[in-house]
Amino acid sequence: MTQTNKYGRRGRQLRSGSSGAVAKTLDPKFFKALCDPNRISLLLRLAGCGRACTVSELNSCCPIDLSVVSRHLGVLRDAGIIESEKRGKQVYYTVCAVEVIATLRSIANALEGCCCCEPKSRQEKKK
Amino acid sequence: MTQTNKYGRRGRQLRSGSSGAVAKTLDPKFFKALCDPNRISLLLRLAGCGRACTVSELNSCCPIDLSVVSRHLGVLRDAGIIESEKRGKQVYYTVCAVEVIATLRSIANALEGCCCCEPKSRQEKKK
DNA sequence: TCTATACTTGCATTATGACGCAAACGAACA
DNA sequence: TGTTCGTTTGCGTCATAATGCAAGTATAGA
Repeated sequence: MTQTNKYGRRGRQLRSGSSGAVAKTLDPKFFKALCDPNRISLLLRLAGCGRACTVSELNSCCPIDLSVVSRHLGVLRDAGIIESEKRGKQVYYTVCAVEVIATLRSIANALEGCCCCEPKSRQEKKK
Repeated sequence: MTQTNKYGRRGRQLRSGSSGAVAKTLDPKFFKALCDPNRISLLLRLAGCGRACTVSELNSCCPIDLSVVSRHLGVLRDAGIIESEKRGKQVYYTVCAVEVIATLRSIANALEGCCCCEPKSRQEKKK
C-alpha cells in the first residue's frame, strides 16, 4: 500500500527488512485520532467510565458543543479506537481496548525489533 | 498538571482512580508528533537505518525541503521521540527507542488497567 | 401523526500546521 | 578573515482541522 501525503506525490517504500514491521503498525490515522486534546479527554472519560457511554454523557467532559463531540467520537471510531452501538435513540460508545492495546504493543515490539535496542527476551524494566 | 486546550479553558481532572494512569501517559504532544506522514517516514528511515543520521541523509526519504525536514525532526525531538547530537557542522539524530517503547507499553498497561478488558494474566487472543 | 429527544450533518469561520524560499547561524577550513 | 557547508529560523502562503450554529434524521412515546 502506497502512502500519499497531502501534496500528492510521495511513494515511499521503506529502506529494508526490519523496519517494514514498524511501517505497517505506524498508521498516521491512529495517531491523528489521538492528537487532539478534546479527543484525549473523551477517550479518558470513556476509558475511566468502565462502561458504554452516550454522546450526551461524554459531552460533559469537554467544554465544546455536542455536535463537535459527536464528530470527535466519529474520528476515534474511524480510527478503530472506539466503537459505537445504537440502542433506541441513543448511541453508546466503548473503547476498543483490546485492539488499541494490541496496536500499541505491536508498535513497541516492531520498534524493538528494528532498532538496535535490547532484544525482547532480556528487556529490562528500565524506568 | 492541568491540561489546557487551545481555547483557553479546560481543567479536566479525570473521573477517578485507574484512569489517572492513562491520563499521565496519553500526552497529545506524543501523538501529535506522530500524526504527520512525513514525520513517520523520517522516523521509519531513522529506525531502519540502525545508526545516527544527519538531517541531509534523512532528507532523502521525503520529497520536501531540507528546512522542513529540520523542523519535523525538531517536533519529534521535542516530543522525546528522537534525540540529536551536534558533531562539527552536522547534527546526528537517533531514535529514543527505549523511551518510546516504554511509553507505548505504559499506555497499553494503563489502558488495560482502567478498562474492563481482560486482565493481563488471562487476556485472550480475542477476534 | 405530532412532538420530544438524541444524535448527525452542512456550512461558514477561525485556528493550527505544513510548506518553500531566503536569510541567518555556526563550525570547519583555506 | 573570508568562504563553504550543514542546519535552523523568519516569514508569507496554502491546506487541513476544530468549532458553533442551525438544520436534518431517526427513534420513542403521547
